Formats: sequence, structure tokens, C-alpha cells
Amino acid sequence: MATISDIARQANVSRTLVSRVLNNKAGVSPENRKKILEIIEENHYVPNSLAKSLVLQKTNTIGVVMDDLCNSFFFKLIAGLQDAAESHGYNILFCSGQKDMATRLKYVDYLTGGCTDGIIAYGSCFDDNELFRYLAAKSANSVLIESNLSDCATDKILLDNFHGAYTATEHLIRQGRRHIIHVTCDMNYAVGLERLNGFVQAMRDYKMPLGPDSILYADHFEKIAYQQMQKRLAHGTRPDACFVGADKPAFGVLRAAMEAGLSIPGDLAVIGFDDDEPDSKDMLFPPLSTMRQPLYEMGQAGVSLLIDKMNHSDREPVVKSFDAELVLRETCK
Amino acid sequence: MATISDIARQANVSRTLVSRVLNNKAGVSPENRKKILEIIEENHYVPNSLAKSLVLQKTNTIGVVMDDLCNSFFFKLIAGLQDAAESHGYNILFCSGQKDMATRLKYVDYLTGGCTDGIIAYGSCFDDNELFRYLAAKSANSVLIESNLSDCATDKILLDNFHGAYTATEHLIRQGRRHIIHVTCDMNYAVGLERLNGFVQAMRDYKMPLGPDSILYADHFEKIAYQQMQKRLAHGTRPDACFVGADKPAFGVLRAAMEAGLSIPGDLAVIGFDDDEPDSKDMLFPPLSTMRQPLYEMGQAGVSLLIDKMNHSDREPVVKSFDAELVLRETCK
DNA sequence: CCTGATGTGTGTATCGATTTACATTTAACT
DNA sequence: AGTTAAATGTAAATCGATACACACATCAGG
Repeated sequence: MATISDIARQANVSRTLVSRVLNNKAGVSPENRKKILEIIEENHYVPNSLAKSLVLQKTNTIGVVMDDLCNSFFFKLIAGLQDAAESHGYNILFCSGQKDMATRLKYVDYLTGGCTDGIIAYGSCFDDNELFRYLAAKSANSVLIESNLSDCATDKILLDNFHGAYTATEHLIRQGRRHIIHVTCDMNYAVGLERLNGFVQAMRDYKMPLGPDSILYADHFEKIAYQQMQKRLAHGTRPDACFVGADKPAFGVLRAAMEAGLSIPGDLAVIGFDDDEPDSKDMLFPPLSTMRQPLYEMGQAGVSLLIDKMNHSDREPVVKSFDAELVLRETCK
Repeated sequence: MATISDIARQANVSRTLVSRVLNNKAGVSPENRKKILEIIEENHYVPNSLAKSLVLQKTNTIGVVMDDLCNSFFFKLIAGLQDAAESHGYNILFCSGQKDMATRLKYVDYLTGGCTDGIIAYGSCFDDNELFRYLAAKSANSVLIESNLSDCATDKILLDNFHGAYTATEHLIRQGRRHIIHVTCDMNYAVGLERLNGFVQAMRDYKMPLGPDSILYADHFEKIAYQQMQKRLAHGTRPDACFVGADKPAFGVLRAAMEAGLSIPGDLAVIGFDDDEPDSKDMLFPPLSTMRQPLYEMGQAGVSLLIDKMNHSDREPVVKSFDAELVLRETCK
């Protein structure tokens, strides 16, 4: 690979002149500029980004830490992050993979070890709190998405899960549904708890019956919700509406209900949370009503906030909250 | 952020000693080693990876170029790449996003501009050939996955699409199916063409009828295949088996068939290609029979090949071919 | 007592870029 | 003609790490 010195040598000028040409600065005669540009072109020369970042103390790279890249739930978030980063002239370095905490802390060490200007961490799993705290302590330029750790003085992007869950439940109640249950998503995540709380609050406010049968505990995937709902339909009283803490388990609920011969949404109305399945509208399931989480916008906002913070390192931490939006499709009108 | 000089100053030693401690080298007295380690710990010091990479001419980072990160098809590939990279002590830098060619060539410039040791490019879209050629010309350390460009002297990871398609078709024929059709995936991709060729060859070898009605042209998604199949079932002769060039369009085919009242696999057997839907077995569709493409293993192999190439820069290019495996589920026994 | 090996430490060049300070030439204006 | 300003160029410091060459002390064996 050619270096700036190679170019300078070939052009019979100093490195300084080449650097000025590269960065479109004044102080180069037209002839020299032309000659240098030609030689750059000939050699397909591209400045070494490491050297540049080292001297400028600026990498134009944002590190992103998340549980798992391989989950369709993250598509919109990733797209939002990528688009915003690109439009600001930043690259993104993804670090993911569900590893033990020691490994994940090493990721943070790596990302804060010079190769990024700032870090965005996504997640609300309680197990990750240690990670977030470590990150916040190490890097002044960091943004948490979904995690509302009060002892981390970083910028935060949040979703109002409580309000979203309240809205969904309220909608079911106002529809005249009488036997409403909630299938939770993973309770190891703050979002799971918040959504459950929103459901309970709405039920209480409207004086709806709330018993031990009103809540089924599941996780972020389809299977357990399916099994729980199957068991419930076999034994318990039949619900006529179900608010589910996420979309994937909502599909599990739908599957159990349909296999049990229930008509959707006649016998059972279902509202999910997230709007995470890009293809769901095309699938054989009835299109799922859900609380749309604006993950794309949240990703964008995370990047904006981070870049703003890097430019105003002295400003107070900002918390930006988003609202989920009720999207009515076939499973609940 | 503390630097090696800060540590050296605090410990009253030279930078060299600190560097030796960092890299576990000899030449440091036990007392000094202990003192330096303590100071490193106190300061949460982590060596700047840019500086290190610059002087060592080694980044331990692999660049990955692909169309689109946000597609469940790539999950296994990404997982394979990540796992293999991690086990070899490498990081992965993803560059994706379907942009115009100029932007994508800039990605390559960026990745070859010092921040990676080598590059893996995924894809077989004919439009990307320019990109692959550019990459092969710029970097001696590159691996192409899925693309079999004869004029690129890089390592290659390939799937025998022809043979896979042949196998799938042959299976349908041997089952006694008489009216077999093929729904292609996107013909702008080499894999689309190769799978079509495999289908045609099998049909001819077994003297099966092959007319203009035998092939429906679709793409990599569900919608067009659904529409094509719908139209076909409304007008043409009814097929009793269908080999589809990818899984997503296979779901479109299934949907059209089920809506038309066909029983699966009784009236219509369906075999897809890729085995890309991690959740498909849990969905309401009958689990899809398919030609499993070992994407995880292919990703791993790509990383291994790249690292091997970096250690033996003089060796001849290697081409490694994988076979697809027939996985029989509900849509075809 | 001298030689050589070993252990421990320091100084300096290096990677590839940018940037500052300064030198030189050219042009311009009194 | 003489002074000044503008334009153009170069040399050297810098970023943060590694590694090579070398200095010095200690200790063993002849």
C-alpha cells in the first residue's frame, strides 16, 4: 500500500503538500496540485485511516454494543443507526454476541481504546446493568437506548413502555372486552416489567378483574407464550382479549388460539408490542395489531445525541423519551 | 484517557518497561512489574488500539462487505463469521447498506485504508461484480463468498447451487410427482441462474416435461412468488410439485397454494432453498422442506481462509465448495 | 581479575498521517 | 528601489504505541 511519503516522493514534493491536497487546503500551486492528484489517482492511494485518526484524535466511528445482531427485532434499530451515522459522516462498529460479562466488558475496553469516538449501548436486561455502568464510567461519550439506569449520567433514549402498555390495555377495555389477560415478555428486562405495570394500572383504573389468572409469564420468543396460552385455553376460563408484551410471543399466542379453534379477533383480540416483524403482514397469520416502537427513530436519535454530546462535552445529560403508537390490524380492530 | 507515557511517568520508568508488562514480555523486575500493573489497574488503562495497529501493521480486524445486514437470511452467515473471528482473536467491521456503486467502492477504500487486515465480501448479484473486482484488485487479502468470478484471483467460498437444485428436483421426481415446476429466485444473482440450471438439467435427465409453463420467475422475497403462483393456479395446469429457488418465495408459493385450497404436501409438494428462516419451524406454515445451505459453516470457512491467506501471502488462491443438504419437513416428505 | 552471560533498564526510530513554524519566492505598492 | 504582503514550499513535532540497539550492573566460571 502506498503511503503519503510515496506520493510525495513520486511528485518530488514534501508530505505537507500532499496532505494539503488531500484535505483541500490552500498553499499548493495549481501545477503541483494537478500533479499530486494524478499520482494519487495512479496509485489508487487512500490515506491510512489509523494514522489519521491517531493524529487527529478523531475516528469518525461510533461503537454499538448490543446483545445480538441476529434478531429481526433489531433491523429497524440498526437501519436507524446506520442511516444517521452515514448522514453525519460516521462509521459504525458493531459489537454483539451474548457472551459472559467478562468478555463483554472487554468489548467496552476495546471500543474505548481509541477506535471509536463514542458508544451507543442498547438493551434493558437487568443482567446488563453492570456493563452499562462500566461503559458510563469509562466513556464520557456514550448513549444508552432502552436502559434507564439512574446512576448512569449518560444520555438516554427511552420508550415509554408503561404508557404504551396502558394504551393497549385501555383500547381492549374500551372495545368492551371483559376477560383481558396479559402475556408478558421476558421479565429479566426492564421493558417487561414496565409493560406489565402499564397493564396492571390500566386494569385497576378501569376496575377490571385482575386475578392470578390474568397474567401469563413468557419471554421474547414464540415458544413459551404458545405453550402458556395452550395450557391456559385447556384449563382456565377463556379470555376474550390478550395484550402481549412483545410481537414474537404474540404470534405464539395467536398460534395457540387458532389451533384451539378460536376466531381472531372475534373470540380473542390480540395486541402485541414492538411491531418488529417486517414480514408479518405478508404471513399467513392475521396481521398483528401492536404497539409500534419507533426503533428506527430511536436509533437515529441515539446517533444525533451522541454526536451532539461529542461537540458539547460539557452539557448536561439528555433523556429523550419516545411513545409507542397503537397500530390496529386484523387481530384487534 | 491515560496513555502509556502517563503510566510510565507515574511508575517512574520508561515506556518500554510498561510496554513489556502489557505484552507479557521478559525484561522487567518483579517489583517494577507489580508496580506497573497496579498503576495500570488504578487508571483503567487500555492501550490505544490505533497506535498499536499502526506500528504493528496489524489491526486484528476483518472487514465484511455485504448488501444488507437487515435480512434474516444472513443470520447464520453473520454468526459463523463472528464466532470464527472471535475464536481467532479478530474483530469484525461490518459495512452494509444497498447504496450506489460509487458509495460502495468508497467502503472498500475505507476498509483497505488501514483499518482492516483483510476483507470478506458476500454476494452473487451480477451488479456487484464491479465491486468484487475492485476489491480483489485493491487487497491481496480478500475472500469472496457465493461469487464465482473467474477473473478474481481471490479465495472463494462457494455453494454448489447446481447440484443442490438437481438434488431437490430429483427428489420430487423420484417421489412420483409428474407436474413439477420451478419458481426462481432473483435472476440478477448467480445463484438464481445456477439453481434454475440444476432444475432444468434434472428434468431433462429424467425426461420430464419441460415447457414454458414449467418456470415462474420471482425474486428473493415472498410477494412476487405469491402473485405468480396465484396467477398460475388460476389459469395454468395444476402442478403437483414445486421447487423454489429460495425459502422466502417458497412461503409465498405455500400461501398461494393454501389459499387456493390445495393440501400440502398431498396436492402440492414444495421444496425451498437456503433454510434461512430460523423461526419458520414455529410458524403456522407447515414446516418447509428445503435445501439447507450451510451458511454458518461457510462464514467460518471464509474467516479461516482469510486468516490462512494472511499468514501465507504467497500461496495460490483456494476455492472451497459446499454442498446443500436436503432437509425434509412437512411440505415434502 | 578478567571475560562473558544474564537480567534490567533507557533512548530512539518507527508506523502514516496532520500541523505548526519557518524559509523562500513572487507580486505589489508606495 | 525598497518594503511589505501574499503565495508557496519544507522541516520537524506530534499522536500512542512497539521494538531495536545499547548501557549498566550483577554474577558465574576460568
